[in-house]
Amino acid sequence: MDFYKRASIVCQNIPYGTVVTYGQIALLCQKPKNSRQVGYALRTGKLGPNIPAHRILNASGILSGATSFETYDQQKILLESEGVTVIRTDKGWKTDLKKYQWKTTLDDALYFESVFKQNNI
DNA sequence: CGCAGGGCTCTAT
DNA sequence: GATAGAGCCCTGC
Repeated sequence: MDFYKRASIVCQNIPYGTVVTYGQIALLCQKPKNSRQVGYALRTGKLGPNIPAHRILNASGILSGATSFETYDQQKILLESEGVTVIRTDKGWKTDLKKYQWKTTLDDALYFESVFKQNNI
């Protein structure tokens, strides 16, 4: 199986106006322990182009990857353009996970699982 | 082959 | 919350 391809598919299915955590991505790829690898993959572009990386945050709702965007506030701007409120904290940009986190269900997990199986990844 | 480090998380205190 | 410690997994040197 190819973790990067899986992560890529999952990322491209993140609904408009929602955010997810690295851990969720890893979970949907059937690799709960790979949260850190997700961040790595995003930073190095291993997931390919057209990845809405701005919708991916750490477990605290903080835009930990903001520094990897063109400008420090690029990620914030993209999120706000989708209707996600981003606030400034001493830790960095932050969103309200309670409101905007993509709530994945078992059905979602099963759906991705079948897609992975179909594409043999 | 070892080692450090990276957009992380979870549990415990 | 804040802090600390321990996993986990890849890549690059």
